[in-house]
Amino acid sequence: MQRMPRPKTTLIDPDVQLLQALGHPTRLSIVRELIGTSEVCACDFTSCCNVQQPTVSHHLRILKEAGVIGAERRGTSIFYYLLPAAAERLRSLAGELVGAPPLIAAESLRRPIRGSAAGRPS
Amino acid sequence: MQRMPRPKTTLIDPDVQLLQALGHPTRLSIVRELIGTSEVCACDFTSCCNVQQPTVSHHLRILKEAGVIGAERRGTSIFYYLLPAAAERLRSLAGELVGAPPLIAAESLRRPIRGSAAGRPS
DNA sequence: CTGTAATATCGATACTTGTCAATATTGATG
DNA sequence: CATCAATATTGACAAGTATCGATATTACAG
Repeated sequence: MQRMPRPKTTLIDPDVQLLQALGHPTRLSIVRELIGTSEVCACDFTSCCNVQQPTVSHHLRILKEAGVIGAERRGTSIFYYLLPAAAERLRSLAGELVGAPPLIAAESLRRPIRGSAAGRPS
Repeated sequence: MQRMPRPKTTLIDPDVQLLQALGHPTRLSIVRELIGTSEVCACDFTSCCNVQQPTVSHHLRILKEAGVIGAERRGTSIFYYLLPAAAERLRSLAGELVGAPPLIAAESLRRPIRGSAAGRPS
C-alpha cells in the first residue's frame, strides 16, 4: 500500500520553538555559557561544546531564530548575548502550567477525584 | 572515506529532557489540555490532537518519563494529570536564565557593553 | 587588490523522532 | 474462560535533526 505523505506541520508555535531551541544539550550549554556574562564571542563555543565550528554556527542560528539570543558583529567576530525576553517567556510558560489551582482545589475537595479509595501522591 | 559512527549522546540531562518533552506541538497540546483540570482520560487526547491512539500513547509516555505528568489507572481507563514539580522545574530554569542581574547590572551601567569599541576577550 | 581570520552556508550522511497499522496487554464483566 | 473496551507495545517507514568537510561570505589590514 502506498503511504500518503504527511501534511507537514510547519512549526509556527513560538512556544514550541522556544522549548525546542532550549531542548538540546549543545544549545543548552551555549545558553548556560551566556548566563551571567554580557556577551560571548562565537569562537568560544567551539571549545566548550565539543563540536565543530559549522555545528556551533547552526545551533546559534536556531537559538537566534527562537528569540533566545541576539548577536552583534564587531570586526570579524560576532558576539552573542542572552535576550531577557527569553527568560520572561519561559517563566510565563511555567506560570501557565500552574493554571488556576486555588479555585479548582476548593471544588475538588467535595469529592475525591483521583482514587476513590486509594490515594495518589500529591 | 569511511565515516566513523558518532559516539552516541544518550540523553541524560533532566533539563534537556523536560524541555524536549514540552517542545513538541502535540505534547504541548496535551499538557495544555491538562491545565486547570484535575485529570483527563487518555482517550480524550485522541480527538483534541488529531493523531491516532498509539501516537497519543507514545507522547504520554514521553511526558511521563520527563516528569511532566502522572498517571492513575481506574478500571480500563488511565487518567493523566499534571505534576506540579514540572512547572517548578520550568520556573527554576527561567530563573537560571536571568542569572544574577542586579549586581552585574550596576557594574554594566558604568560603560555601554555592546556598543563601544573593544577588542575581543581572551 | 590580495591575503587572512571569523563566521555562515552547502551538501552529504548518520542518527533521532513521529506516525500509524497490527498486535499484545490489562482490567472488567458475564 | 470468552469477550469487550482501553491502553500499550511492536515494527516499519517517513520526516526531521545533528554533524562535519568543503566552500562561500564578510570584514579588515596591508
